[in-house]
Parts: sequence; structure tokens; C-alpha cells
Amino acid sequence: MAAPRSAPRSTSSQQPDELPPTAWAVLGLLSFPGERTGYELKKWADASLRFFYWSPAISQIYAELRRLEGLGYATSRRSGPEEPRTKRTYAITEAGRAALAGWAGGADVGPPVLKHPLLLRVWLGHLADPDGLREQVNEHIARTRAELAQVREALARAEGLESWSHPQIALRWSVRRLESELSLAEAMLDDLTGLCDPSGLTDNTAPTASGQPPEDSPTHG
Amino acid sequence: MAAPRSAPRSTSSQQPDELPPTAWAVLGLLSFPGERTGYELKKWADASLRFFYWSPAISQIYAELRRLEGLGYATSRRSGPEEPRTKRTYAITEAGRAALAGWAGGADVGPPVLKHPLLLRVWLGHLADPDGLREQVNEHIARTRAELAQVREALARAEGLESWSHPQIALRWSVRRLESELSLAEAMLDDLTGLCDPSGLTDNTAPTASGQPPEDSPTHG
DNA sequence: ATGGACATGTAATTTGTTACATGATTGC
DNA sequence: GCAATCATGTAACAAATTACATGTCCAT
Repeated sequence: MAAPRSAPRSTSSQQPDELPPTAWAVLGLLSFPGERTGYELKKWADASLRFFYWSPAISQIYAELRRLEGLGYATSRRSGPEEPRTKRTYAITEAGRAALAGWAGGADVGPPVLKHPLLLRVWLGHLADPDGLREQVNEHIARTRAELAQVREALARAEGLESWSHPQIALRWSVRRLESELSLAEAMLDDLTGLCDPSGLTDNTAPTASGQPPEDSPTHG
Repeated sequence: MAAPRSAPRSTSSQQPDELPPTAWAVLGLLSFPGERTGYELKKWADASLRFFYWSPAISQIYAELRRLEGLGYATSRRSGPEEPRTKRTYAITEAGRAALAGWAGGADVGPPVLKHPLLLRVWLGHLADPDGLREQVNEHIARTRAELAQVREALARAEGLESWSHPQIALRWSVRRLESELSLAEAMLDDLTGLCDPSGLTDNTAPTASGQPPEDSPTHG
């Protein structure tokens, strides 16, 4: 198979890995100073993690917290009557911190995965109305601008805080990433326009040469 | 919950949507001229789709093809004795083409999802060895360069072909995307270096001011 | 008193993966 | 003859989602 997928996952024993990335992400959330509830974790993931890694469903966060506790990587305590609401707060343990550090230092990082529904539609553009397509790209641009504002907020919150320099770097990366997402979309808009209006301006100077009729089974391309 | 997730998925009836994006992606693969086998589809997805949307496992492709056929969106035929190998080739039907066009024109595109394991580790950098972290970023850069070469190949294969202009646009977007991934990584490398070596050069001039000790529950940041 | 945010969880279901099993054909 | 690629599928499982159920606290 052409694409090298992730490592074969040794058939026996539970190495210090053996947990899905989501579990490590949740444990990572817990690795910053302070205790927090599942609910808080979800909000934080929505506001920050999601920009470079994805925010799990709240029900999954609760499930991962239970698993982490079962492994001894986290402890929880129910709030006593001193606190208003009854809730369960989690904290990382030394074992959890060690396991997380081991995972973070581990070898295979794995390739980033991008699922871009807009691109899927552009790719299928031959079936769509050109104007509708450009409209969708414009909506994407608007959505991206809104996200950019959110990451900048998150970054502002993280700035000036000690021991938050790495989250800051991740958020700075996210800001730049969204900025580039914007220019990527603009460029694609130009490409899309150049399709209907093949004026020499957009270097769409493919001279219709070698117009091979798309034969059966185009051997992928 | 803060993050607006996808639409509530109306409880009754099968609208022209109601299929996971993967099914549409597979049907999309089929929407280009020619018939092909599941195996060919997988290779094509690895070589092209994966750069902007992800390549399903081969077993899932077979499963989706069966589902699509069950819905009348595709037809299949076993190769007769005239062909060397016994295989099953699929083709899109008119109903499938119509359904796909309806989906492509549909309203909600949904936000792109990025899962970037490297960023997860950078975010957790306080637990890791700084040199090891930079090393991982460098590996990412090498991997990205290799991918860039692959997309350029795919683009070269698609160029000059008629009725492939939209896939071309998607691939051009992917080329630019990977190029920007490269500069993003370089910039992050600088950020990471600036952390250990806070010489004024890297504008890391945060004056340590307002060194709020990270209090309990930092209200996400 | 009512709606919204806080808070936690269960159950059913879907999506997707890996491992396994099988066999034909092609090129060396 | 042997390995690689072509080709198709099943089964077991893991990951993750949505829908549902329940209840509290706070502000208007």
C-alpha cells in the first residue's frame, strides 16, 4: 500500500504508549497547574486545543478522565459541602506526569491529518455551480476570520503567564496558520475565477495542448 | 457548549444528505470519467485525496462501495473471463451523480478539522527535552518536504488533462498549503529557540511583567 | 419562575482501524 | 520458483459521536 500508515502496534504488553492521542491530550490539559473538572476541560479544549488538535466531545472527556484515573495517572475528589456545586475535580499524579513526559519524548510523532470539507467540494467542482462554490469559499473566509479572533483572544489570555510559554507557541502557530488559511482561500478564489474567465492574466495559459481524452482508469492523478 | 458543532441531524427521513463525508468522497472519486476497482480507488485516494481530505482504509472503501451500490448511487460488474484478473469495477449512476451534485451544492460545509500531533507535543513542551522537541520539528519538516514532492507529482499528472481542472485547483491549494506548513514550522523552530536563548533578537521581549502566579483554574487560556 | 450556564453521566450507534484470510498475476 | 503487487473481503475492536437523562445554581 502506497501510504505509510502508523506503526504496526506491537501485539503484546502495554508499553508506556498504548493510549490513544486523545487520552494524552486530556492528560496534557491536566498537566498545567491547577485542578479542574471535566466541564472546565471541555471549555478549555474548545478555546485552545481545538485550533491545532481538535476538541473531544464532553462525554468522551469524562470517559478519558475515568480511564486516566483507573491507570493511576490522575486522581479525583468530589467537592465537599464547602463548595456550592457538587463536582468532581481532577489532578494529574506523578505517575501521570511521568507517563506523559515519556509519551511526549517518544519517537514517532505521526503525520498531521487534515479533513477539509471545503476542499472536498472544490475538488468536486465540476458538479457544482461556480458562483455557489465561490460563495462557499467566501463563507469559509468569514469563518476563518472569526476563528482567528478567537485564537488571538486565547493567546492574549496565555500571554504574560509563567509556565505557559509552550501553549503560547502553539497558539502563535495557530494564529499564523489561520492567517495562511486566509491567503490560501484567496488564492483559490482566484483559481476558481480564472476557470470561467480564462483571460491571460491568471497564467491559466494551458494551451489545450495534448488534449488526451480522459481514458478509462486514469491511473490516478 | 461553546464550540458550534455540526448540525443536529434531523431525526427523521433520509434527506439527500444523511451520508458521512467519506461516502461522498468515495462517490466523488467515482464521479470522474472511467470505472475503477476499490483497489484503484484506494491508490488514488492515497495519492491525491489525502492531501486535503484523508484517505480511508481499503476495507472502508469496499464497505462504502457496497453501501453506495445499495443506495443505487453506483453499479458494479465482475470482470468476465476476457479480463485477466477477476475484479469488480464500479461506476457512478445518474442517481449517484445527482445525489452528489445535491450534496456539493448543499449549504453547511462544516469547518476544517486539523489533528496535528506535533503541535500537541509542542504544546506540552514543558515536559520535554528542548532539543528533542526541535528534532521532532525538523523531522516534521523533512516529512512535509517529501509530501510536497508527492503532491507536485499528482499535480503534474492532473495537468493537461481535460475535465480535471477542479482536482487541479485542489492540488494547487495543497501545494501551497504544504509550503506554508514548512514556513510555519520554521517560525515555530525560531520560537522554540527563543525560549532557551532569550536574546533580544527574537522579539521575545515579554518583560516578565505582571508575573501572575498561575492560580487555580486559569479559566482556560 | 424561568432560562441559561454549570455539571455529570449512560446507552446506542456510527465510523473507522487493524489483523487476518485468500488467491491470482506479473516480473525477475 | 518467488516476491511483489493486484484484488477482495470478514471479523474483532477501538474511538468517538449523538441523544438522552438528571439535577443544581444564578440572574432576571
